Amino acid sequence: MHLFEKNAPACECDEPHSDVIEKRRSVMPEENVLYDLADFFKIFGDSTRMSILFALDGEPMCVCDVAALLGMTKSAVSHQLKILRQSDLVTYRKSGKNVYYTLADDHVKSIIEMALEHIKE
Amino acid sequence: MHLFEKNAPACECDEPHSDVIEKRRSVMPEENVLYDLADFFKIFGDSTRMSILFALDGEPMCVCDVAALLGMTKSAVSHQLKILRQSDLVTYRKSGKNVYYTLADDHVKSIIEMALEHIKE
DNA sequence: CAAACAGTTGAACAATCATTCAACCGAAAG
DNA sequence: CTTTCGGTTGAATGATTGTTCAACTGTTTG
Repeated sequence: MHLFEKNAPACECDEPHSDVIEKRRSVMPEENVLYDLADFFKIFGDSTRMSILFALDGEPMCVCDVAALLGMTKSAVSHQLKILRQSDLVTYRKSGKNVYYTLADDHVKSIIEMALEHIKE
Repeated sequence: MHLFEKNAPACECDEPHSDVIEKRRSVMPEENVLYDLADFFKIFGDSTRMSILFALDGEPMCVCDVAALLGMTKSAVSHQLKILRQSDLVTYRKSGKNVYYTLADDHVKSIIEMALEHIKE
C-alpha cells in the first residue's frame, strides 16, 4: 500500500478538493507511525490472544495451564504467547520445566477497559 | 476455536494445576465478549483504516478526497469506510453527488491516543 | 545415561481479509 | 432523456495469519 503519494496517482476524481487534501496531509502522522499503530491493535484483534491476556490478568500461569483453560494445544498457545512476548505485552519466568507468563504492565488492562466501554454502546 | 471447554480436551498436561485453572475460569469474561473485543480491535488493526480515521479527524471528507489523500482507489476506500460505518466509528452525510464522512465521536480518538503512548515505549 | 515432560519452533494447511476489477445506482448537468 | 461523475457493491485474487503437526531443546526424574 502506498500512503500519501505526492502525485495522487490512483484518484479518479476530476475535481478533487486540493486545498482540503493538502491541509489534511500536513497533519497526518508519519507513515511508519500508522503502521506501528495498526500493528499494535492487530495484537488485540484476535480472540485467542485476548483470552490469554485475560487469563494472565491475575496470577502467572504456565503454558500448559493456559492451554487447558482455553481448550487449546500447547503449541497454539505458545505461538500466540510468542507474539505477545515480542510486543512486550507479557513477560515470562522459567521455573524448572515450566514457563510462567504474566502481563507486562497495567497499561494493557486500561486499553482493554476503554474498548469494553465502547462496546457497551 | 473452542474456549473454556469444561472437559479440557486438547490439554496434553499430565498434572495441570486444576485449582489455578478453575479459579481463572471463573473470572474470565463471557466468550462473546472476547469475540466482540477482538472484533473491535481488529478494525483498528489495519493501516488503511487507521489512515482514514486520522484523515477524518478534523473536517468531513468525501470519498474521492480520502482516496486522493491516501493514493488509493475510491473502491478500496469505500470498502474500508463501509467497515468503519458498520462499526459505528464514522458517520456520513450525502450532499449532491458527494458523500462526506466524519468521525462518529471523540471516543475513538482517545483510544488511539492511548495506543500512541504505549508505542512510544 | 535414558526416558519423560514442558515448551518452542518451522513448515504446511486453511481461513480470513484487503485490494482490484467490473458492473451498477443515483444525482447533477447537458 | 441521456450522459457524466461520485460512490457502492459483489466476485475474484493475492497476501496475511491462526492452527495443526512433527521435530526439536532443555530440564527433571528414574
